[in-house]
This record gives sequence, structure tokens and C-alpha cells, in this order.
Amino acid sequence: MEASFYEQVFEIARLVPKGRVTSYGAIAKALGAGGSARMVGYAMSNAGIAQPKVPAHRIVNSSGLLTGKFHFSPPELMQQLLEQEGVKVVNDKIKDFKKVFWNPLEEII
DNA sequence: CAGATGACCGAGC
DNA sequence: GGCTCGGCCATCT
Repeated sequence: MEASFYEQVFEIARLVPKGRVTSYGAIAKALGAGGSARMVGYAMSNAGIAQPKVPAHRIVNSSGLLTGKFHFSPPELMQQLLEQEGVKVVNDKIKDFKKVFWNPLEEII
């Protein structure tokens, strides 16, 4: 389909470095849609069919919680991928979230 | 075109 | 620190 809000979200998601994570709100803000954080999450629903694949496992909510892990198959895949990249995950949330947090605004500029 | 939906966020208790 | 409520807005039906 046409370059929609989804593509913008996917592009930011692909820019997230390995071993780092970002939040929906941060992406929304980077796109200039500060209040559209929900749209970012909604867009990620299409990440499963998006090509090339989107590292949706690097996207978490503002609390560092793996809110979208249930959208993976299997759900535990999200945590596995994160730990595989060196991100510690405890109780479905990122450990040292502030340290591994990646701000798209600082990359795009 | 109108109503419902959603992987959220911030404020309040 | 955790739960509840309202708002935000593109996409879907």
C-alpha cells in the first residue's frame, strides 16, 4: 500500500540499533505525532506482514514493559530476542530500561 | 459517512 | 509502586 503512517513507524523501528529499545511514544514524537502513540502500536500489528521484517521486539511501552509480546509467536519470542541482543528482561519488562533506551529523535535530527 | 478498535501515555488516587 | 480514568488519532468495518 501507499506510504502510510505504518511505513514511517516501521522505518524508525528498523533504525533501532541492536541491544537497544525504544518506546511507542518516542516513535510517535519522532514522526511528529506526539499524541498518536496508540497508532504506533496499531501500526506494529502490521509489522508481522511488513517487509523487510521489522524488529518489533525492540519496541516497548514507556515503562519498558513488553506489552506486545502476546502478538509474537510464540509470545516468549520477544523476550528471547531481546536477551539474545544483550537486553536483560525480568518479569516481561526491560531491565535498566533507561540505559538501553534509544531515542529516535537523537538519531534522525 | 459514523461507530468501533487499539502492541499507548499522562495524571490522579 | 500499582490501579483507574480520560484523551489522543489513524485505520478498520
